[in-house]
Amino acid sequence: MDWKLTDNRPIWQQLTEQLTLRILKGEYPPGERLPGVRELAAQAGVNPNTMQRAMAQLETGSLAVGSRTAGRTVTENTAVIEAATKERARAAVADCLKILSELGYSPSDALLFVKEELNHE
Amino acid sequence: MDWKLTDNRPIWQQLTEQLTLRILKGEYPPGERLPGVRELAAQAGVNPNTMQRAMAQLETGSLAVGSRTAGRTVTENTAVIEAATKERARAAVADCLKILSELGYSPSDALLFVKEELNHE
DNA sequence: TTTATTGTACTATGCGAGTAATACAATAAT
DNA sequence: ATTATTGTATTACTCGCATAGTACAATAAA
Repeated sequence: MDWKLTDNRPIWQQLTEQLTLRILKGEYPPGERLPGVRELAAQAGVNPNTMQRAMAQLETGSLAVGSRTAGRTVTENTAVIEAATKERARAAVADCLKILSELGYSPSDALLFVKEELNHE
Repeated sequence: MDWKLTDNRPIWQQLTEQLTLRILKGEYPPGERLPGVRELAAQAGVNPNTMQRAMAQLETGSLAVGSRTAGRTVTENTAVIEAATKERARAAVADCLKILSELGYSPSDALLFVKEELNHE
């Protein structure tokens, strides 16, 4: 998996989201050391300052801890990771249902839409 | 319904989306004249230039037609409106399922999530 | 102790979004 | 024909994001 910087949203936000996703999926396992700011910046093709800002957000969300000179490590608290995963999923479903509701679709319509979309894959 | 400019995304995009939503919901019925650029800008609390950019997008999407001096009117082609509505709903569901998939949830998990979220409302 | 690596801080620059003020063009209303 | 209203265009300004380059602080490794 590589880095996708497509949106017109701030790059550091997109980087934080994708770093978070990697942690949630276990691509960066609990307790494991994360690549350094400079290395990840090189991978993603962005400025180290931008990646720095993105990675600092991981600590705000308690998904990583940073010791001054030994780099950052993914949290060993798997409960935090699981909770973040469920919350992200819940938010995605809620957003979708909100849009459908705005468009005038009933909850039962929503279920039909989901089933229909599933069949297309 | 008033205007929500919360995101950090370009304001004109958010305005276009909300104008579109009003047309899809019938708040601005087919064939009806839309308020002028200056008036809508005042309502939303944005610069007329920004609203101008947003409303021009409606014509790109064939949801409105603009005659030079008589303002813009909502398209009378209800098929276009219906198609836009279905497409918007489909995209919302697809986005949601994509996120759930990224998090490692199976399609059946996705359905459960939706049903669960529906019960919370 | 020395060195290299790590996170962090700082300043400067370019670019695009949004704002602001104004002017112009076209035409429906009078 | 005149006037007011409409969409459109132009210019200048401010601000935040991203980049670039450099420097500093702390500490694990040698």
